Amino acid sequence: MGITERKNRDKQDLKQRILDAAKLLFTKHGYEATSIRKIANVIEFSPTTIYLYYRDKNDILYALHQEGFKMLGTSFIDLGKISNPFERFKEMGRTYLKFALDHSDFYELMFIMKEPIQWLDEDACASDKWQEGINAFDSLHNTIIDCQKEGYFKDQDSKLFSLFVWSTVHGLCSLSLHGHFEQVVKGKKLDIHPDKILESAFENFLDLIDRLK
Amino acid sequence: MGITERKNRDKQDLKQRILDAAKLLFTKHGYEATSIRKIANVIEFSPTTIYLYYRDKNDILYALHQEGFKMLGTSFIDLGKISNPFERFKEMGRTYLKFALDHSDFYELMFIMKEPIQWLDEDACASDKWQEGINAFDSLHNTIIDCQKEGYFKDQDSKLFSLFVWSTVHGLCSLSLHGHFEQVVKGKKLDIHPDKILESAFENFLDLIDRLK
DNA sequence: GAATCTACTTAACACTGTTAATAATTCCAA
DNA sequence: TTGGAATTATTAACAGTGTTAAGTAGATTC
Repeated sequence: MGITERKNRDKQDLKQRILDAAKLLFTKHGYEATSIRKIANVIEFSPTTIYLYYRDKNDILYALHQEGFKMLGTSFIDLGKISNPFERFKEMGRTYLKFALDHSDFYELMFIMKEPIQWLDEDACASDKWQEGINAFDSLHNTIIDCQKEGYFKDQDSKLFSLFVWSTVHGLCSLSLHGHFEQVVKGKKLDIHPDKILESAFENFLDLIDRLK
Repeated sequence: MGITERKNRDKQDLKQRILDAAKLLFTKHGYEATSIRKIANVIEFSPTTIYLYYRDKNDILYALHQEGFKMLGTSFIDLGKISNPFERFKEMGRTYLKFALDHSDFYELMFIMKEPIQWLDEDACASDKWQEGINAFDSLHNTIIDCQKEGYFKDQDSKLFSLFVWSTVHGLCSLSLHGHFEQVVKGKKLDIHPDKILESAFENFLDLIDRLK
């Protein structure tokens, strides 16, 4: 009964501690291990206490999903150093890819799963609930506009082109993470190591885009 | 107590009836409504009976996922009539898109969700468990090879190019189905109706690919 | 000191997938 | 025809899930 022991410790920042516990379970044991009761167990509180700080399980998942966007955002910071816009564009793609592979659970939460943002639709003021996602998209969009200033894909509508690039890279990540590439390539005698398919397909995509200059 | 009434009816093809019930619930009320107990309720059998015909819930989902590939396969049949390979290629994409929109729950099961094929990895002879998916990919791959014979994207590796095309179209479908396009486009004053974003982005993609001739 | 308010807990509801044990039925050989 | 085995379906239960209602200590305020 760790409850009495816990009471001797500080009781502040409980909302943050709940989120930390959720993040711990989530990163360590994946989505299915992250239940309200298990989170409660980690922070040594009753499960119902969590409902005093988060309205839903979805609310927690949404907070985690924001954490994910923070992580992606920080890994985007260094891209500002790259002055050549097309080089920045390419490196942005590689960064996105690396994030998806390194933090696949978060990627799942942010871009693949339906859960954490489906109830936002019901919400009246849900327009800015995916603001982090929109910001990430803007980073891409702005980079593409910069590329166009230097003559790249200049006959393209920048927004539709951004959607296209995002779709391709997301499709690559999503299909790869769920093992579909492995399945498809198996027995096809593709002379690429299974782990390198994603990378090869992406670099092939960059080559292809390069030709649109 | 419908059990005694049911006993007077034929008891054959129970495995199929389970699948039909699952399909009914799945198409009518979505994924979360498709529980073992609800399926059992529909066919008027005890929940545990289902385990005599399917080892898992995943096993049922996998069967449903195969049904989905059957549906996709039949909607691909008419494509054979199109002799021009590049026209066939484009129409194949539109068919894929339409399938994703018209049967979004099935699309989810076949290409987005992790569930129905994750345990296949553990299986020793899991190599051909996603055969339907591989077949679909082959249709694309063959069409692309035909296109190359006519001079389209001839400097491309056909397999990597197929992966690229699939990724793009899947990315478009996946992001669109989960409402991410809507989110991103909202407030960006894109002069396209929200429902038409997917279509526009796809046609834009086709135009772009056309230029690789 | 009594009332109120806050933070938290216990108990419970209605589900979920799944398994063990049991009953009913069918089949097949002696 | 009868008895045992095998098949088929059932009930009961386990361990888990998200979530809510009701109750209880402890601090705060009047």
